[in-house]
Amino acid sequence: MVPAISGSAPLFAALGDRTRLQLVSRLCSGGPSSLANLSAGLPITRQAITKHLRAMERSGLVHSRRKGREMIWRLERRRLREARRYLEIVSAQWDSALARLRDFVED
Amino acid sequence: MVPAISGSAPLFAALGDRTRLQLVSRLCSGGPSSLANLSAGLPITRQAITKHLRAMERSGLVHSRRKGREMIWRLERRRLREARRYLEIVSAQWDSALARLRDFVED
DNA sequence: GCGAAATGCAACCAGAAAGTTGCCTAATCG
DNA sequence: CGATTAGGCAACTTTCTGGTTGCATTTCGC
Repeated sequence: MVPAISGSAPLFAALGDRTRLQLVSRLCSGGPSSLANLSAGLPITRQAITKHLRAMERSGLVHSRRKGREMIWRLERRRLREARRYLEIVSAQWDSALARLRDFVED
Repeated sequence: MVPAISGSAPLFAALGDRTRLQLVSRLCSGGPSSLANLSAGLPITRQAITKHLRAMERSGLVHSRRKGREMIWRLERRRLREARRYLEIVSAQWDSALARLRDFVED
């Protein structure tokens, strides 16, 4: 009954890395940004950042657009909402009286 | 601005696997359950399930308790709420007028 | 007490992932 | 035009991960 298991796993996987969460944070608070901009300050190479961004792109979490010689990346709000919704549903279900009853019974 | 990056990554990583999401689903809708019970029906070995559960336990997503000869696992609601909250904050921040402004400016 | 059930532990394996280095291409700005 | 800046591609290393098999241990039911 919990929804869309198959589709949600890659999305959470995309969030499940410290560096990628930092990128999400930057993209979130700073808006769309170029690769050079994103990799500035982070302790790893630009190529590694590219790999992370492409991985996130494959899971739909982020989107890229060429602009001249630079690559602009931005967060994909829709996908983020999906992840949030998944957790909301799981939480809600867990919070239900039925779950609590079974918890008690099987204890 | 976005909170608790360091702590959130392992949590999302724990959710970022199809099998583990299935376990979350089972634990969520069925309440606490034994290892044998959880591994029944899944196409992988019991040992693999154990590894997944222990991984989830390390990230605080799940909790185990011995009961006679069986091991009872249950979801940790608190941790699930944390993940949800993280996404809510990121989403909210992204949705803010400031983010949209920067989106426009840097476009 | 004995057999079956539920689990733990350790070694092992293949493939994915995170990161690097080296070099190449395409815009941009003096 | 020439130098610089932004980025792409490919090969390679190391470590992590998901999964396996084999065997030992504890506990339950009869």
